[in-house]
Amino acid sequence: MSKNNFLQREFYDRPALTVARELLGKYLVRLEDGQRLAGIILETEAYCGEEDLGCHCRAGRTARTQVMYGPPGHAYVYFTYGIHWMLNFVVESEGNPAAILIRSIEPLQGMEVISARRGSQPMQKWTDGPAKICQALNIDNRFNGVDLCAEDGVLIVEDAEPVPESYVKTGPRVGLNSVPEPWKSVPWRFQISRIKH
DNA sequence: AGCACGATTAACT
DNA sequence: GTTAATCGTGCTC
Repeated sequence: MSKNNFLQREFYDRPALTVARELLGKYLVRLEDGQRLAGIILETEAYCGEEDLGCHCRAGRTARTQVMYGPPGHAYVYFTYGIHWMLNFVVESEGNPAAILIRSIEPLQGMEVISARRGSQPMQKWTDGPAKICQALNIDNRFNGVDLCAEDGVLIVEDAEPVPESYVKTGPRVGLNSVPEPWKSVPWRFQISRIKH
């Protein structure tokens, strides 16, 4: 897990569903004041372009969505419900807006810091939701547009062994209550199930 | 300038 | 299962 095997721009410059699937099992790493906070990515969701009525890009290019129209391998961080931040990765080629929401990680490093921020909850619930990840890793609007592929980046994803297909579960994306079909139900959510087959 | 609502969470009953 | 918390964003007037 050294800094020379973190995912490069080519990884993100691919179809959103491919990237969402392959991000499973990789290490999300947040460098905060020289301290490493890291966890295994367990769950992702793909949001794919202006045609996807579940994606913020359905509104076209706006102040909020412009980072998704930029080059891949950057963070898209937005605010919702008046309280919560959400971490996404911009994917696909420039001008082709799409993003991957990071929904759940299993914390590995920086447990003291994460505990200080999430310790009021049982450990299992420290980073098992998109807003919880941002709370645990201290991610907010300052990270919108941050380059995930910079040499001295503060937010990177490190490579890891591919997760076998039999460990991966797919399903509809969460929370799209007023989104019309088929977008509401397309199986663009990916997660590592802990059950072997 | 005003308004309705959301890619959620935690604390309720 | 239900609901309050809380404000940026995009849309309408």
